[in-house]
Amino acid sequence: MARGRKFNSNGERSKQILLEKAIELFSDKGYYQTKISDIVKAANVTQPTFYLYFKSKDALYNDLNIQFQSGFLEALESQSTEIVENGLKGFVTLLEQKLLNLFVYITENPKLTKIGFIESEQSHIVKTQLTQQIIHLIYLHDCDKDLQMYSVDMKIMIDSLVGSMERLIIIYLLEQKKLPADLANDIIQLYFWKTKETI
Amino acid sequence: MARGRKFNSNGERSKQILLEKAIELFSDKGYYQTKISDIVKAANVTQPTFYLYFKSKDALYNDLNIQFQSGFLEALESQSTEIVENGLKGFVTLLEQKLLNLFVYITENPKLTKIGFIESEQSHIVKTQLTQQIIHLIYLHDCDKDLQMYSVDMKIMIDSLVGSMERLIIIYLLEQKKLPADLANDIIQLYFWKTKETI
Amino acid sequence: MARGRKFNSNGERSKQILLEKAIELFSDKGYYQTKISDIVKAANVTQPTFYLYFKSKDALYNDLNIQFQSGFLEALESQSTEIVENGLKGFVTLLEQKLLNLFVYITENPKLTKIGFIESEQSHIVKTQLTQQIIHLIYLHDCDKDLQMYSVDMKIMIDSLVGSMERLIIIYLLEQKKLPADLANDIIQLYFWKTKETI
Amino acid sequence: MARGRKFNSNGERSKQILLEKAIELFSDKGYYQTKISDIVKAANVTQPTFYLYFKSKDALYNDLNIQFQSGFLEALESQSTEIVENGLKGFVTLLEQKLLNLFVYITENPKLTKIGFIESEQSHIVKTQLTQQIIHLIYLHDCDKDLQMYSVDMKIMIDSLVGSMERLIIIYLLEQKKLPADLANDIIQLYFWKTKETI
DNA sequence: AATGAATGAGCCTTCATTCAT
DNA sequence: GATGAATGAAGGCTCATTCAT
Repeated sequence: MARGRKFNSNGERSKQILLEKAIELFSDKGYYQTKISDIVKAANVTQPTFYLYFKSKDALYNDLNIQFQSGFLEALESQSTEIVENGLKGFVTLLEQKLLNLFVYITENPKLTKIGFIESEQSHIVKTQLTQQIIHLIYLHDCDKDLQMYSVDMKIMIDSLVGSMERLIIIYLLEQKKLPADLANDIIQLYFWKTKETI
Repeated sequence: MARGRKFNSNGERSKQILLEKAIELFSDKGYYQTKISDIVKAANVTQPTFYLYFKSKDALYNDLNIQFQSGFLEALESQSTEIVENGLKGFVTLLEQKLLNLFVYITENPKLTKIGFIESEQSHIVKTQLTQQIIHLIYLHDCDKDLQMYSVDMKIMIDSLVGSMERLIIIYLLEQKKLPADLANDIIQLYFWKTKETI
Repeated sequence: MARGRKFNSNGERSKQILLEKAIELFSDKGYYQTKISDIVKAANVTQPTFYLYFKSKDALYNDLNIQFQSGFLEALESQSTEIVENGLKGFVTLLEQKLLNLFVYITENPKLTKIGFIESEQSHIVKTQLTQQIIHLIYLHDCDKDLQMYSVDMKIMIDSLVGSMERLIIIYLLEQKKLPADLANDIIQLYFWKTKETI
Repeated sequence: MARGRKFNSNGERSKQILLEKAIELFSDKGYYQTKISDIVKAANVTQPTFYLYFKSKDALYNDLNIQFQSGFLEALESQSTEIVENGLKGFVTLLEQKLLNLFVYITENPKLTKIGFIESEQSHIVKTQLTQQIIHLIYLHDCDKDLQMYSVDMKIMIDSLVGSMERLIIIYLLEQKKLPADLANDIIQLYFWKTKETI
């Protein structure tokens, strides 16, 4: 019977809680198995309140993806202030740095990552972009020819790398089984091992 | 008004068409976005006919997963008749053979693979099993120590390999952009490159 | 694939089995919870065979009611060959005889009775008719005034008697807990006790 | 097109109307022939509104049974404040009182009674309980031996009484053909006539 | 006489979304 | 800012019944 604004309520706070619960539920149960009723129940508000802050279920999910993507890109692009060497070594060093940044971000946002990097439709795009960024990096360091010793096409190699990253993220990072730095190092070892050794 | 049997109807055929359309739709649109009404429309039968052959939408999806899994496992286990060498080289040779079989199966069943290896809940289990099988193979060939030169834990290496496989399958095999043999070779090159060269 | 007439099949036999299974199922589970698929499964024939012998589920149910009713009425009307006395005593003696006949029939057809006397829509009519028959009997024996000592309206008394019969049939006859003769006697005792004693 | 809340809508009222219409329809047409669409049509709401207040059709039906049973039991147990005599006379007096209470309740809730006492599966239990309560009453008044003059087993006598009650309720009470007090008196007369007279 | 195969019609239920307060 | 109450639009599934063989 009692309607209207809740005692002690606050708009931004409600939205924040809704977002948090949505991330948790979408991540744990997936988009289709998460009902809006679940989210609002978890956030302890009513359904119309949900629509006060989000246009639709789909829009919210999209928001979360955008949120993930911007964090992800930011982590990827955050320039390390150190001077970057050129050549393969410079590339590998920078890549490890970037992987580290990425993995830190992921470790700090595992549920959001599950949504934006693993489960959502848009995750395909993110992974494609990641691939392209890495390839871009290779060209920037002018070391595409150095990679020919791998005897497979560079594109395939990077696709492979990205696939490998995805799985290792799922198994080790989202489950908190490895530290970001360790995993970044492992991946670099795996893919650029000979490099490190010989140089 | 006209009820009952169609002119040239045949049970097995109807079931077959339903299966094919289901694979196509589940693969293209995903489980939740594929309605039974879509499937039966595509198969040109009515909804009750669907339930003549499948217990429920869920049961059908599960059937498809089982079907994929058994084909997948069969491909993985099909023994090549050649004598298998021991040691790393033997392992790598056999692994390439198995990847080839797998990739042939996948190329022949791209949509089913998308369902059973990429999209479904059960795909996690399949990938875990694949990982374990490869590790098992390593021990069988008694070459786990040979892999220590990779300077990363073997488990991580194989996890990485499986992740890589998944992504390359999506990009190159499901899209028919590469031949099974070529992709198998590429992966072997990527992960066991030094081996090949030095031996 | 093999269609057409079953080896050793026989029309009347199929119909008989269907009837038996239908009685059993309708009686045990009720009209709505008994599916035609249940009946034909129990009878080990296919659904179209059912429609070979019965126009519809409803028609079959109605047939069973008719069958019950005719057996019931026959039992009720079967004239005992003994000469019937007039007056209350004659009435009571005859009523007991009739109850006995009825109860024998019911004991021999418990499942059909459950359908036709307890569960079906038509059972109301049967009970009303039973009531009227008994009242008719009273007038025939010209003993309606004798019953005024009961200090309740005769109609109510007979309604009560019929209700009592129904419940005792359910509890004692359908469950085979009492013999027809015993139950008939009990009921007579209960309702015409004083009579018996004083006359 | 117009969704959302109605002008003068009120939750409790909607639920109440739904309950009333459900009682009416279940009572008139039976469980299986009453569709949820019928109920909501009668209540002038849409189907989802139904599920706002009831978990399922079955759950609602069960609720109605519970509602009937508790009213029924309450009526049966409501202690008359008068001092109760011991012996047969006390028992008969109390029983009549209780029948009266019961019949008043039934007269006030004829449709609910039809559901809970006549049609539903659970009605069997209710009648069994009623029988046991009456038998309990007999023992309480220590007059089981007094009833041996009836020359039939007491259990059968009470079963008969309950059957009689059921039928008389259907014919006279649900159809509003008799007043509660009159029917209670009639039944007492019928079953304990001699008692009344001789004492 | 009997069957394999199929269907029309409908029922229960769920879910995202929206009004009126 | 927030809610109680309600709804449009499906979706999965079942069942009696019928056709062609």
